[in-house]
Amino acid sequence: MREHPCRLEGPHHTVADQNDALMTSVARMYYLDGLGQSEVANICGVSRSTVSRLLTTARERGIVRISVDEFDPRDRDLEARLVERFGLRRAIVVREMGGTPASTRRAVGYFAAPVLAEWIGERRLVGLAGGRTLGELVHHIESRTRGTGSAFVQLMGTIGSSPGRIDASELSRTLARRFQGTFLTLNAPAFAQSQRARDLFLSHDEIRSIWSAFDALDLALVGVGSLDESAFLERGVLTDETCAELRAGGAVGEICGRFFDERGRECPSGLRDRVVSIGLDALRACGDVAAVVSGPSRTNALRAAIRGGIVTSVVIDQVGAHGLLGAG
Amino acid sequence: MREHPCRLEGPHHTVADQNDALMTSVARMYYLDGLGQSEVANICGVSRSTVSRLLTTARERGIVRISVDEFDPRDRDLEARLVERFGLRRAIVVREMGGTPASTRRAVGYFAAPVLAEWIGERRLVGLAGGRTLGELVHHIESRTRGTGSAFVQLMGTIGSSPGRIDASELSRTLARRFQGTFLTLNAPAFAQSQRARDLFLSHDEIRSIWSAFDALDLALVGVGSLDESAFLERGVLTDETCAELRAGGAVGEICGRFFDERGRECPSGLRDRVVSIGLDALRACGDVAAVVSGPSRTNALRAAIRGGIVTSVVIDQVGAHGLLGAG
DNA sequence: CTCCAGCCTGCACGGATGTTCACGCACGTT
DNA sequence: AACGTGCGTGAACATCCGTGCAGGCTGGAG
Repeated sequence: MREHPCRLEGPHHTVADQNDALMTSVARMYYLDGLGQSEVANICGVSRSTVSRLLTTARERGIVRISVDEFDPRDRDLEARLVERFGLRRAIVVREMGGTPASTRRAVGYFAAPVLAEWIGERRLVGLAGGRTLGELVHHIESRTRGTGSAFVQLMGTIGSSPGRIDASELSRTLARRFQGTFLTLNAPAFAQSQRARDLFLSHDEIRSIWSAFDALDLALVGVGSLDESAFLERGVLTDETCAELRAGGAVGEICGRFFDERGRECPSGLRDRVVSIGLDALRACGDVAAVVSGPSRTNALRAAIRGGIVTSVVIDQVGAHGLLGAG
Repeated sequence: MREHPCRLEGPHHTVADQNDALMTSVARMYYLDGLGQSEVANICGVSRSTVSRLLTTARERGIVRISVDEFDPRDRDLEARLVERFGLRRAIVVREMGGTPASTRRAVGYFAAPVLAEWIGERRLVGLAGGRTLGELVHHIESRTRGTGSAFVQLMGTIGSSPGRIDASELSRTLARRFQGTFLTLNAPAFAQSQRARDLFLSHDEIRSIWSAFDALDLALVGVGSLDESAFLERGVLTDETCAELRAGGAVGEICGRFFDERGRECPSGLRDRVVSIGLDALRACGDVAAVVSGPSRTNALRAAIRGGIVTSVVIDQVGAHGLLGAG
């Protein structure tokens, strides 16, 4: 323990030389015999740090192999049923593991991310809305080493003066960085103060160019809001008053700040004339709109969006998928 | 993160129910995807503690499998050569991994321990001397769940007034506990003050009974000391004066406090008449004496002990084995 | 022979992990 | 129906592990 002075060999090519033998025996002691790294270090006469590093390289070189039973986080059966029932292009259903709404969002994001990355693939122009589940999804998409030259455009303006982490702008920016692609910003508030102000925004050249981009979308990723549990309510954009007005007009859901009824038709309201975002018809025209949703409360809204032809693909959790299929 | 209040299911059979699916996906995220346990916990909606426990049971149940390249810590070739050259019953040569003397001792102890446990097996009566390497060996022997009824007797008295961790008494006691066997103590100092005092000890009934046990030994485990580097010197038992006297008498090594020359004959000295330990002839009569040695400095002593018929098996490190074979 | 560059090592720190404790719910019992 | 028992959970603690940093040896070039 304190006999370091009397090492038998020079300290600087002791370990490197008999690398494999040492690495293997260290790995066996640690992984198979269950010794701690300190104990292994004592037995081998090296520092604990070195043991840690040896273990790392042993894993890298395949001296240590770790395997885990297969597990498919997606429910292929439900996916097929969704596709068939609603005529969807694609569906991802993430298995439920019985946690909180927040953990469900994270699970959907985590397991759907690699598939989404494939979907995005080589698309030239991808549009993004905001939302918590969509945020988790983007958050879990791996950075690419080689860019594909894709462009990412935000489909709606920013809510409030300080953009939150799940606003369309942040998500598009992040995704563009991960893919080493271009970020097209929609530099406007999600809701203007008045219709006049909204029209003023829309007349700006910068913003007009974004609007023309909306017509060229290859893929759109959107969240779906409900009136009951809306991020707009939380952020104070949607007043109880407007909410009641929308309900009266038959609104059941919202996409990109635009509320729609059971058949996917946009509902008139004070907000409708002030919103700065892609129109529902533009989304329909896109032809490839994926809704990223989690939680049981969005069922009606999502079903309406699908029936109304706005949404053509879904990314959803198991409970949500059951909800969609259950009544309707 | 702070949405705990709104869990969808009762907290008490959420996880246990879908055990396998959850365990598998947790294990995959942790081991294959390289997530931290906290991240996994967030995604799955359970606490980090639970993730840790799930991982443990996943390993236990074989959902996670870890394999490491084969590695034989023993040098079978050297073992065979030792057996042939010296006519040994058995030999264990532990591969060197180039550490300190202390780490070599630990390595010998660690890797030889399971084999030693086999050697001990069902023997009725096993004798133990003291020593650092032997201490490491004993230290690394696993506790048995079922006792074999073996008895363990210390082959020499205790050095000093407070028994160190590597004295014969401690080692025998520990080993007896590990094997759930009996411990026969030799309640005397290793070196009496005088020959008269020694004879007095030997005449005690308790000690005489130990002596008769010496004649019934099935196996003896001993260390081998040298004059240059002796634990006795460190502990002040062996004075420089006596040491010189021993050298003059041809002593090259020591076992159980008894010094012997190149042919294994015990050398006379002031210590010889005061030592309370098994005699070399009794060891020879035992017929199964294993020397547990590490380090390069014991070569001559060990060779003499083997040649002199005291030692019939060896447990040694690679360098020591080379030393034995090298010159002689 | 001397200098320099590169690499490997051990130390120290911060974060990650394993474990113990006390609580709360569910089930079996009275 | 109420209580007692048992299990699984989460929070706090102690430990363990991974990583940035500085020092020293080695090997090659001048």
